[in-house]
Amino acid sequence: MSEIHTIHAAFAEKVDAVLAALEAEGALPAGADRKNVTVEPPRDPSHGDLATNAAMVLAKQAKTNPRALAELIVEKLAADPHVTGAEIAGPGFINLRIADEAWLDELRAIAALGADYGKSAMGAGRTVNVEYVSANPTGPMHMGHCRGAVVGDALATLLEAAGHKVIREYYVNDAGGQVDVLARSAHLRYREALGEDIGEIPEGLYPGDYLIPVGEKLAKEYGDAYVGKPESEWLELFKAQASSAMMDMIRADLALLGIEHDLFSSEAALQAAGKPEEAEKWLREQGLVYDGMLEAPKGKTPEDWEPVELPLFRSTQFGDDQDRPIKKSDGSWTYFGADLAYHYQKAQSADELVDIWGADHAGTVKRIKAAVAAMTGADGTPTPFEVKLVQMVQLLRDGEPVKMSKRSGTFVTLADVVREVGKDVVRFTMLTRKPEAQMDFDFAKVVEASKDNPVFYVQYCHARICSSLRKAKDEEGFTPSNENLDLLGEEELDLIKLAAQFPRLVEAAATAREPHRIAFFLHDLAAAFHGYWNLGNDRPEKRFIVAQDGKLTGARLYLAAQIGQLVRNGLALLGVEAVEEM
RNA sequence: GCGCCCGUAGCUCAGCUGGAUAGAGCACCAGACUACGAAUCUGGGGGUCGGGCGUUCGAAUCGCUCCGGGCGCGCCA
Repeated sequence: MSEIHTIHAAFAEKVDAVLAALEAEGALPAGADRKNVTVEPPRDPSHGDLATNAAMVLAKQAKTNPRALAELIVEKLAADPHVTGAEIAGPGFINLRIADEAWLDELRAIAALGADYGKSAMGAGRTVNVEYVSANPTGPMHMGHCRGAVVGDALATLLEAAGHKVIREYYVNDAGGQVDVLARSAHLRYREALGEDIGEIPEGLYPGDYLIPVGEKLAKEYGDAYVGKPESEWLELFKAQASSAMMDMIRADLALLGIEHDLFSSEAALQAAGKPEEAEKWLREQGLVYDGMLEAPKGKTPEDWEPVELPLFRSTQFGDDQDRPIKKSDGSWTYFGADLAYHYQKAQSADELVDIWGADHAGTVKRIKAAVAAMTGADGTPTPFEVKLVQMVQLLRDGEPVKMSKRSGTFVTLADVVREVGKDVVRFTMLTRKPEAQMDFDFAKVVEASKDNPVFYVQYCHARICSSLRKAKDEEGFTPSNENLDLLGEEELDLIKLAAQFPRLVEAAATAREPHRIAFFLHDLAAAFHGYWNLGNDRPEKRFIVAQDGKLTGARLYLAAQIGQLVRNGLALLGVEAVEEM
């Protein structure tokens, strides 16, 4: 990471240094808790460039009133040559005005750092495992998987930008009953490929056409060796072959969205390696797994309900409303039982774990969090683990819900949608909503090139910048220059001040695990740029290219180039193309 | 019956982990192209932040409670 200090970080440190000095002087109690002290731009820019709540937060600890404490802080801050104004306002805010030169330095920092501007060392030395998508290997990706895929991928990129080492992981559920169904469905297609008339696909098997090539491949490879043979002879083989084929398909679908995982972990392999047994042993020693009876489900009791003794995990100790079985009565592992072991394994190679799950799995969050806390806390400190729930996406076409049915095979595939509206639109749209809120995805609105569509708005900003840089160079011979930045005026500085928020935004978004904040920032930045651009409509002297004034033009182009760089950096975090022409 | 998520302008949504007078886009109204790219911009109307109580210097944000919507509540995955 570079030595260049971005302006927000620099001032946060300056405020901190002042507080430390006050502590040394005895004006603040030793070891005062400064956690809640913030230094950030005030919502209303007329208040100044930066504001800190330090006096309000610390007044109580200092046993004084906020304004009195604020005066002590202001006195020290005002001595800084970059501070041109320091005022106490309202209940005890300290509003700072920063010298123009400091902002111009920030512009130079963007140029110097280029694609690295906005990156942070916040997470240095920490490895985060982000598990996302993890769709069952039983068919192509459909739109239900899309949001989690995009959110997880953008989050992974964001965490990397914030300095973490990131492992992008996909958990392949290739061990459960649905993979048996897949294998039987593939077997049917295999017989079909060998010339048999299989008729209608029976209820309970996957009807999708995507299994036809799988059957053909199996037929080519094994001939009729498994026709008319008992399931026990071919089930394992067909499971492995079919799920591997499905994973190839899924990888191809993800590639359409620009998503590539570092690691695919197989549930079947995990079980074959005896990991769940190890986990069970450990948990039994801790008294967290015991053999017991499940209570009958609350609400409607299933007709075939019978009490059976099973190994249960004490998730009630962690706020779950029922202890959960880790094995089925036939002795095989439940999904949860294997998932425990899987998370334990993940925790061995990462300092923090993040899972991105669909909201339909919300009911299982408590038990897995409990299990991870118990298993990884052997040394006293559990591996930090959080589950981000991504809410459902309602697909609409002209305002009408698109019907999806797995049974009939009429679900909307991710590949179809990407083909129809494009990767950038899909990704950006999925990131313009916080993930825990439900969203609609309307084809009609989303392909509309402009109105209602922030992707094009942001990309247009970038294209405009590229266009003016090209034009300036080709037609007038002007290129960006930082030699006369003092010619930039108030409007230009406002743009820089907004841009300068990017580094702290990246850190905040990474901390909150909220990549959508980047998307909203880019929209704001584009709006500010477009607004500035249009000043030139009425006032030609505010244009980027002022033919009579090479110095001013050079400075303006420099500004434009750095805004363009920033847009590229932001879009890169989202995995969206920064186009140069539209 | 229980758990999780959501409720902010007519519509779709932000709101920087508790800050100052709650913001965008769409829609509506009025304006700006002989023009560095108008896929843009400027101005205007529009709000009891679902309701109530509480926590404190300060609440859209935190807690409790009710109302409304969504997703789940199996030895499924």
